[in-house]
Amino acid sequence: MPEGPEIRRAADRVHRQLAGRRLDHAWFAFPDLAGQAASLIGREVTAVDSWGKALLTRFDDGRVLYSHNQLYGVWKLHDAEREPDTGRSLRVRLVAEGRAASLYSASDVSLWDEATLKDHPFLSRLGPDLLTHGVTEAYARDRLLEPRFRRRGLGGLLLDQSLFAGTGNYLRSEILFFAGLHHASRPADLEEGALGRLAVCVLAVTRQAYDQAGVTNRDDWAATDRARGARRRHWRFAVFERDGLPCHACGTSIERVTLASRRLYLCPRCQPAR
DNA sequence: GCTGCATGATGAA
DNA sequence: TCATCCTGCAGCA
Repeated sequence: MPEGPEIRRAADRVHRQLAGRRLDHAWFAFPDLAGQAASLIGREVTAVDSWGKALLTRFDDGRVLYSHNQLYGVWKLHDAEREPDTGRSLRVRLVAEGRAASLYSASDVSLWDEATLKDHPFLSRLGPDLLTHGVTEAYARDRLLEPRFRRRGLGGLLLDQSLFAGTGNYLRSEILFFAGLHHASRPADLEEGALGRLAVCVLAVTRQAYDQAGVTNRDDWAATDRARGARRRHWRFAVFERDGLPCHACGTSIERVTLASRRLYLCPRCQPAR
């Protein structure tokens, strides 16, 4: 569940499972954390939130459990006495008043004090979270025009977590498609209308992915694809992983290119270069 | 069983 | 920009 919207949804679920409850069990697969598990017993989980692709579990003594799922991590909720049947490797288990949340496969987990969290090597470089930091279209537009961002190609820029935290590889393709922009365009080159459209789409596509569990395709287009019997991966997105299929807007064949070592999908007609 | 790829991120060059 | 690591899994013998 890699990109910001999925992590936010995971944080919501873990929050509902644990928040307001006191831990009666904690377990970590990481040697440097194992010794601290006992000190969390009896602590109340105050909130579980996310910042970009990082998930933060907060305790009432000011400590914060940082976890990053990278490509593989997954949180499972379950009753304390019922072991989930996954073939995955357990990395974190938190149990509060009989309710458990288990993190599998993730390898980047650490425990911090709230005061030192700002020094975290990853968090300290993140830009604002598109879902939780109150980013407005006007602010997003202004941020894209900041000197450190304005002359960079959008394809690379949208993956840079210091611009906006949470956008990942599928959001990059989807945002650029809905904004009608080519990945080589730079914020500084865009006319005001295009820049505004980009700011709107950065927010709207990310929020839709959150609201609709990762679906970024337009509702009616997705419905059309579903009616044709398309698999989820082909109706979930407007362009991502749809190379060779016709663009919903113009019928042109969707193309796949590699940019910044990641795959990027685009409609060559709706997103012309320059 | 093996290979390659993946919604991520880093560090060396 | 590329190789590398993290881990799981789809696709193919």
